[in-house]
Amino acid sequence: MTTEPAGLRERKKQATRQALREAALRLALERGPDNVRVDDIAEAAGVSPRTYNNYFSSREQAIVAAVTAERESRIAAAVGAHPVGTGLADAVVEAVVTQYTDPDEDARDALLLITTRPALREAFVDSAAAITPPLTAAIADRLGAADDHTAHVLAASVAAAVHVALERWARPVGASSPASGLVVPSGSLPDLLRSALAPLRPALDAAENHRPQAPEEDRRT
Amino acid sequence: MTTEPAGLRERKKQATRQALREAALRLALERGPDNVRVDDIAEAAGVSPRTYNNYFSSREQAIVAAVTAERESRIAAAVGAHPVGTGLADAVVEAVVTQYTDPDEDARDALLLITTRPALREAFVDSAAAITPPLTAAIADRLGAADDHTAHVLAASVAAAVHVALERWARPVGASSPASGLVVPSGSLPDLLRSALAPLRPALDAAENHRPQAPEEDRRT
DNA sequence: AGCAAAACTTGCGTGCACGCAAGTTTGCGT
DNA sequence: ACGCAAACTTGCGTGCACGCAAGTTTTGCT
Repeated sequence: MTTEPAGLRERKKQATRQALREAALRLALERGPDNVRVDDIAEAAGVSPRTYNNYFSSREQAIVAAVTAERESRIAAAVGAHPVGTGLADAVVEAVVTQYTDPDEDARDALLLITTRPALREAFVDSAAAITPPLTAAIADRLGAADDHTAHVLAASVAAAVHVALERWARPVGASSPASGLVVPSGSLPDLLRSALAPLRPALDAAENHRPQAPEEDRRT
Repeated sequence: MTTEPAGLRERKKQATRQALREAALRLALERGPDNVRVDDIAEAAGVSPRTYNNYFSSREQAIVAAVTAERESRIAAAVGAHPVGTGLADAVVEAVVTQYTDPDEDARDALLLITTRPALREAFVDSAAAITPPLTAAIADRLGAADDHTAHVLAASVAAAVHVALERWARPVGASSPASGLVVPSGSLPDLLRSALAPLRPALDAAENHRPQAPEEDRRT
């Protein structure tokens, strides 16, 4: 199912998409993001500017996609491939942390560039939402496909937690709250991810142990 | 703290914001959303078009804001005002459901309009993210302000769950998943919200009880 | 094979978001 | 009371997102 034969059409689309995001990143690195016009990206990828916009709805999205492109599916795969003995919570946390722990050297300067420019930062942080669909599938698979709804909510919550972690990580941290000096000055990304996901563990555990029946359980008014 | 004296400046800003969103909604209802130019909204609110864009970053946002404007703060307030005997989970769920259960008659046709147009639907659904900041404060308050991080993650997760619920509610429901015919055909919004929030209850409970069971992880920065 | 529908690309036009650099208003310290 | 600094508004210019309606390629059906 993950390896569909894929029609010719679909493969062309993926090729175009990849060409676009790679061109976007390459040009952004070469010239600086502000000196890259959409037309340049389109030209470099060999399509019309209009077509570019059929694939990405903003320049930032294309650049960021070069870095985040395959994380979504990798996370889902990692959750699915996790030893069955371990809990769902561990599977999810490890999958996320692993996939966000960048083994990729090329991504270094790209991430530096991204975290520098506000517009790119935002696009990068927002890209966390893209893990929701594949993660929904992976979680639903583990819970027994009956409960799609719960899986969706959990996946979206995980994405939200990742969003929070990325936000904290990519921020110079505005000093607008002088209340307590005990704010963590943004540690390493893996640590931030773990601590952001920690509060969701009980929800993941509960979903796993509780999975027998009715989706809408107790309603106390 | 909720009733700041508020400087003159701040009040003017809020007035302008309100004028803009009300103008946007009124014009959209009168003429249909496609026949409303940004310039029209700005003119109706008595500001320049450029200023309009200092308040809202898209036309859809302004229209939707007329409906969603105060929900954020009301939800936070409702969580804070909840009887201390009840659990955090109940407080949050009830606050959300109550505030999304629309007692407002005026909003009826507005919501009809919004759910009709795809662009507006998306803006409406995305507006759920706006509850995160005030909800973070409210939850942090209940948890004892020490753990801001946890509160933030929980609030973001709640927002994500609301997002899922709104999505399901506002969708004609694409028939792209022919798997099981047992998908709920989108019930009433309160029911959708309750069932979307249900999976998060364990997480909220655990956070409240200070020491969750045994999340084997012991992060200490 | 051959053809018709469906999917994708492309050019064009329109309205828009947003950076920038004045000009104007509010707030605050002395 | 005065004036300076910070915040906000506004006009302008630029690049862009996206609807629309051809034109082109892929696919599925007979």
